[in-house]
Amino acid sequence: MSGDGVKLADVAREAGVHPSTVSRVLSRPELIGEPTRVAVRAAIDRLGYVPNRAARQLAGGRTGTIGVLVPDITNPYFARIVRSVQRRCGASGRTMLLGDTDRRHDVEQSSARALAPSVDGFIVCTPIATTASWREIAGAKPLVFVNRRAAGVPSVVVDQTAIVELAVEHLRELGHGAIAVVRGPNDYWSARQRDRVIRSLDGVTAVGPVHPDYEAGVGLAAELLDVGVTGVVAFNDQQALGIVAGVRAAGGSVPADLSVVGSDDIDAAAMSSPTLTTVAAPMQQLGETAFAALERLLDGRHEPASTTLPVTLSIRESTARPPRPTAVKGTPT
Amino acid sequence: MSGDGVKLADVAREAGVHPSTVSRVLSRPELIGEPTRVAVRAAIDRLGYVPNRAARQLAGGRTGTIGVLVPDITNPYFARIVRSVQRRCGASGRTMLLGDTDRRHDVEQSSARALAPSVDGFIVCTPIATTASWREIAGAKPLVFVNRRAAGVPSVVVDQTAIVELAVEHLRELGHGAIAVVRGPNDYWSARQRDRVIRSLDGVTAVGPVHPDYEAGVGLAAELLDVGVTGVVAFNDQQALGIVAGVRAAGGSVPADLSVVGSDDIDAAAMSSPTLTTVAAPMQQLGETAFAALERLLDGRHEPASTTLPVTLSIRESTARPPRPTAVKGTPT
DNA sequence: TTGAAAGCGCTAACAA
DNA sequence: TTGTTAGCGCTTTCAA
Repeated sequence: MSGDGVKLADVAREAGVHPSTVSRVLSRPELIGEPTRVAVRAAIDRLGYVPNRAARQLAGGRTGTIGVLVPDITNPYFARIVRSVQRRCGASGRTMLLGDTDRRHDVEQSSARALAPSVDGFIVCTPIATTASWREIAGAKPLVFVNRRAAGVPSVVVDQTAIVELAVEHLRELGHGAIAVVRGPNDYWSARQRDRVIRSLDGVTAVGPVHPDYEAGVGLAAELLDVGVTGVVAFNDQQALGIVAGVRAAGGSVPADLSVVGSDDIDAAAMSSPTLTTVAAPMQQLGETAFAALERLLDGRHEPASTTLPVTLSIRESTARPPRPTAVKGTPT
Repeated sequence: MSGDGVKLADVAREAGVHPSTVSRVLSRPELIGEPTRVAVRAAIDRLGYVPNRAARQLAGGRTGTIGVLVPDITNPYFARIVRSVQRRCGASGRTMLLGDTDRRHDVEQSSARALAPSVDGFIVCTPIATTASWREIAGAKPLVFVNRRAAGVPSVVVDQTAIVELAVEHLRELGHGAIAVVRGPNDYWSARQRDRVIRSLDGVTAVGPVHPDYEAGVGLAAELLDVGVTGVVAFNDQQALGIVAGVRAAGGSVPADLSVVGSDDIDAAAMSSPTLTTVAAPMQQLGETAFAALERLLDGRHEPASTTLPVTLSIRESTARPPRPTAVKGTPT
């Protein structure tokens, strides 16, 4: 009933067995005889017993908790990842400890260090590519990177190449010849990946690096209009939304004067006006895959696998045919 | 240096003192002599010692952790609150345990129960007003409600009366006569508060209850246009954004045909087009105040205070003068 | 001001 | 299949 002060010993007494039997019913039920197991479970329910994590951790070495590090939980991208990890945790009886580093990349490592003794492993979502001492930071704890690769560390990333290619291809199919792709901050792993793709594409202008947020997007609009491109691929949706607003502020219109493609597909992309064409990243899957990888690591199955998740183009209103057939800078359509 | 396997006993040995002395340097430094304290601190730094939470909790009874329950971390409103709580936790050396109930209000209580043994207290952010067994749920743990009042439980809420009044007043000043206010779900504490205000206002049409999300807002637009109101106060920003989209889908325009006022001021409000006039809720302050209240409770200063936080009107583009002087309510335009 | 000793609630060998 | 016996790393009386 009451449920709180109830401890394992109380359950044992209630069920008329030894405490260790109760413990086993909880952790290795297959070792316990049917009748005992049932009796113990009944006692647990009757008393509303909830195991004490601290005691469990101290005795067993495992915390039953995983740490998730994000730069900013108010960023919908990370919120979605966190939510999916949390769901998985709930389903597997684990607890999630959230470490929001408040965009201060310099505290990421100390934050991880502080969390380390309380978790079995980490899922690290941080765009910055300083892999340096991460291994050491996490202590000897298993670690999975999200959206960032590093030698010897399992990771789950979104296919950055496909993001750029899908977006550019979409614009080309609409007839755009003068296309700009916005580069992200130099220290982002994802930005570096995209840079490589951008360079490999003909007739595409790289602009930036520009910070991946709304304000930066607004500021970028004028330049884009000046440069004379008719289509642009933003680094993410927030930035894309900013570009749209900036174009409007400059007296232009999207997609009439400029087609804009975002990246990620956050909720706001479908809620904006015009709705935003964007390359959707599988954020939920990102979290789930990272969780699965970490769990595998925790189970001792050491396979530092790296997964790349595919993206899909979500065509909405922010892209259309260019105003008039554009002479391409270089190659005409 | 290494930092992880290091335990209190190691520090004691390094410093040449008894383990309990080290413990005291950490928890009640004022009881320890200057030189010893300095020596112990040095040893701690040298070894990179980080206390083991589990052991600390088991021995001391306190977890150093607070639980924060939210319905959905991807909702920017809650994300902002969580972030501010997390910041405070970091500043005071505590850890935050996030419980995302995934909008399943029926699991809130079991979720709290599961978390209870791992936390010193709770901050509960959940709009639903079933206060019933919450006290019992949290065990004997201190508890602070956010945006919901209940007898005997400290709470921090946003001034719901002011939200409606500010919004309606703003529309009136613009010259609107036919104003609708959207009601929220019946089981939301905030919705009930607003209902009281709505009833107290003359010439205001209550519509709904309507779910506070984008889709519901979209669906509401047609009805609003039919009813012939020229201004509407949505239950929150997501819903307001939906109304704007719905009006547009119906061939109308905001604010030309309908002025829309949101509530909360989430990021998307400033990023939409038109930008959204909204009554801004102090989400960060909400988190900080709740944290402060909980901390007071944890320190034994039992003062079940309830705080009401003020709101401010943020005027943007989604509101304007009505198309033409409107005859009030009942009379179509 | 510091040391000694007794647990906190649980898990995990090891027996039986 | 179940009981016994030690601790896990720390805090906290109680002494000194």
